[in-house]
Amino acid sequence: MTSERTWTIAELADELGVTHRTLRHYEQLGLLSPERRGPQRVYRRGDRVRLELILRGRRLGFGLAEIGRIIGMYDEQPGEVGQLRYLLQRVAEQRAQLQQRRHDIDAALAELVEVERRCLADLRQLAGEPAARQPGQERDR
Amino acid sequence: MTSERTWTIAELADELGVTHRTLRHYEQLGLLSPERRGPQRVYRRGDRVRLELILRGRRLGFGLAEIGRIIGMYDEQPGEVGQLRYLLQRVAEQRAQLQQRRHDIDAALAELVEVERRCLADLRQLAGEPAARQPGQERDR
DNA sequence: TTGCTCCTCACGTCACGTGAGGTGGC
DNA sequence: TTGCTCCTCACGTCACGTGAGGTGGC
Repeated sequence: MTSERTWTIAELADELGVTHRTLRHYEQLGLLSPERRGPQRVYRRGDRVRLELILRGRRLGFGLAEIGRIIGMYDEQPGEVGQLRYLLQRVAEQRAQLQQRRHDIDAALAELVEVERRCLADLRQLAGEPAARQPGQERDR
Repeated sequence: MTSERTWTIAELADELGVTHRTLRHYEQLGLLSPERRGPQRVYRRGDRVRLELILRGRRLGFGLAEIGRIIGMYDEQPGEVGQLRYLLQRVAEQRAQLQQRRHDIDAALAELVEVERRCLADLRQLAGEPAARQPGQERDR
């Protein structure tokens, strides 16, 4: 028998670019349940696959509770119609949300550029008129 | 003398699309300090202007602490070189962050579309082969 | 008396970050 | 004995949301 590859918490965290605390947090939420060797956690290949799924869901913008539901359904009914429809539904919603956020960010970026432009104009004016600041002089924002 | 326009907390919150709690929260952080008529808050034109500045900073993605610093500097030294340079610096940083988030969202959207595509393909296959799910049959994710 | 608006705590949310204090094996 | 990695609480963060329980004026 080839003995299966295992990971310590530090190894798995490092390889997937997260912290120890993140792995313990996911375990507290019931998303992971590694074995123990005494008090030490031992992660197996299955745990790693689950973690990769979790991190993928996170990248896609899902909350951890939703990720738990999706993975849970997959554990029970892999590839079943109900599970696929559920996932499809969430994916569509998530897509709409991300597109909304994209629009918000675009609007903010445009406004930031405008603020930057006005700031630079003000600075140039101050450089041109070093004694321009006088009491009683009103400035617009 | 024309008596100045004032707002109750509900009026101001409604007009600017936030909740009462938001106004009280900003007050706790020292971002707003409306007068009181007894225990009641009374907002004046200056408070409204401040609130609009705060909400604008929020739309641009700044944290409330940063917003407090910027508004505070503006109160002390409106249009002064140091203040303008500071603002310009933060704006540049914020712009970089928002662009990064935009890229992350774009990547997530692309991945979501891919997940959706595979889901639909799986569903179509299940519809074509209604008896396809059999024990022992392995499926990839 | 009933509604309405206002008030002040103060805990909850979300996904962890960040010590504090202790243990086991080289 | 000194380091290193691991462990378990448990409070902190951020921007509010959400009751709970009480007050004042029509």
